[in-house]
Amino acid sequence: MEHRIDRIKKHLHAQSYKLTPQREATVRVLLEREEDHLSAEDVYLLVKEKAPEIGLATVYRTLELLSELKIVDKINFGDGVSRYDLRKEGAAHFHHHLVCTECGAVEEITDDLLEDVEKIVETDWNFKVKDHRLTFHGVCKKCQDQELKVSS
Amino acid sequence: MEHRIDRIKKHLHAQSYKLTPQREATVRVLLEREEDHLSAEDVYLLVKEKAPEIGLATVYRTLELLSELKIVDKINFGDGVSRYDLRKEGAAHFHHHLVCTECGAVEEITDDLLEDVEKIVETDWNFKVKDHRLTFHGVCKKCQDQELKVSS
DNA sequence: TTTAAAATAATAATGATTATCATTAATAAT
DNA sequence: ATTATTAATGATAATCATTATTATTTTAAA
Repeated sequence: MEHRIDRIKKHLHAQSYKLTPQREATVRVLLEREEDHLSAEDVYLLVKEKAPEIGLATVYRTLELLSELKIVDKINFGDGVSRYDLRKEGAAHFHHHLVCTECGAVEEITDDLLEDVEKIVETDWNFKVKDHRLTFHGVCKKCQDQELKVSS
Repeated sequence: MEHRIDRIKKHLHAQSYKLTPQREATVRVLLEREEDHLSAEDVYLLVKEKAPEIGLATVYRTLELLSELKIVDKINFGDGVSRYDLRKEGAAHFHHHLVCTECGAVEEITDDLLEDVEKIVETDWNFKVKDHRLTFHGVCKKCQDQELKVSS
């Protein structure tokens, strides 16, 4: 945890940004709640518990900054709110999501499933891929079982 | 064009919805401007040219309806606006996008690049895939050439 | 025709995000 | 150390996309 924060600090410094207390508090919340797909408001409320004087605008600014530096990924599940996930350390790319259309549950896939596809895009479309986002919509295991139960 | 509208009409009727003049005007705009990634506001202004009495809320409702029936795809490029694309007729899935981070251009890929990946998701994650969205962020051909010119 | 349901236009309300601005903290220059 | 400069912040107002409301109109059914 502390090491991770140190590295993020360096990452910020390299771009001549500082790791202010507010920013650090925000990063800590993201670290504690990894993969929780927190909205800016969620983050704000959690940071407020530790540092009550922080403002919502600062949280937005911090998330935007971290997003530009690719420390967090800004995701959109189409519910009108942006959500923020700490990017796995060393991960070159965004992780993928499985969104269940029945119960709304979101699963993560960190495996790189797109290596081959990316190659195709680079060669066939002359497009230099920097990042990608992949989301599957469908029915999760739990809801599939539910359906079976209901219909039997 | 007319045939397509007929089929959409039937599609609506099958779900006991009507193809009202407002809805038809909206569909026509989407047909004329296929692949243009229009926002609700864009669609509204274009429909207004043909049918000036239409209200913005109706456009939103229509787009939402068409989206539920999978006649249009609701996309989000992270710029705070939802965009609407007519789904290619017979296309079982969403088409993919290449978004250039330099110039903002959006290219379309209609090929199904994810057949193999979907199989993996279905078997390894027990997730019944219904749809997917895949977007690549990177640098398009044009901007790559630009960079070469600048650096030389 | 009468009645009920669906759809609409106009507009108010909402809610997420961004902009503004006065204040404070950090850093650099003297 | 003191001052000047810049960056960052908190509070809050403004913006803007979207949704809800409501009175009215259209459509379909009885």
